[in-house]
Amino acid sequence: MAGRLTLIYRKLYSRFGPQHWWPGDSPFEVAVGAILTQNTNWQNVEKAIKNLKRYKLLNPQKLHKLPQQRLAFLIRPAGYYNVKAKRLKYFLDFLFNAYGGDIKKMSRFGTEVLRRQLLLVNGIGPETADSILLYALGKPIFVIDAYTKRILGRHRLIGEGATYENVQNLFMENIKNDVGLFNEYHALLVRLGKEFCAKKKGKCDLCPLDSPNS
DNA sequence: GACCAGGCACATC
DNA sequence: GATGTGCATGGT
Repeated sequence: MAGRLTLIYRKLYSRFGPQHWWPGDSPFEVAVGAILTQNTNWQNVEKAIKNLKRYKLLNPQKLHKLPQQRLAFLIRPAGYYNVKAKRLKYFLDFLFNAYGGDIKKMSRFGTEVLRRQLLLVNGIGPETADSILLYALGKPIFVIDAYTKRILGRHRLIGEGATYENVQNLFMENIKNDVGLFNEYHALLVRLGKEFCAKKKGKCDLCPLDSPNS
């Protein structure tokens, strides 16, 4: 499996090149984006983030103080805006209660501790927690998303009932434990998924992973 | 107009 | 523990 996953990474990297993830100017922006992008197209998230930036609200202090209703209105383009405004508020409460509103202070703690804490926040599930850990805090954890499961499923690398943790372990036990690799690999899987693996199609359309080499 | 998008919580059985 | 449902905008 190790060789298979490494080969897939090489194919993706040579096909698409570096993806420069996560798009965002600060760890806090990355964390906010991680919540906003839940089941949502990134283009819509960008509109929501742009709204927050327009009013210079994209920092922990301002967002913490901002009324939830107003926050919901500003993030409207990202969809599920009432739910997400609530979730952002829960995350901010956590950030201030545990770390004084300073996301850099989180980095001092270990991956497992932080992951457990994040999963206790209402609105933060495994993918959002891991996205924050990897892309905002630079912690070595592999992010699993719908694309990743779909791609691995179609290539028969995982079974139907594979859980989030199953898939995550598959990667983390079989490829080098490296933040840069985890970052790029997941970004490349999303890139592949967006371009070639629509949800309804039975298999990837002209999937580059099926090509004989390179 | 239907389908989809970088999930998650909660209700119900 | 598995399965179903609500949440919502904007692009194709």
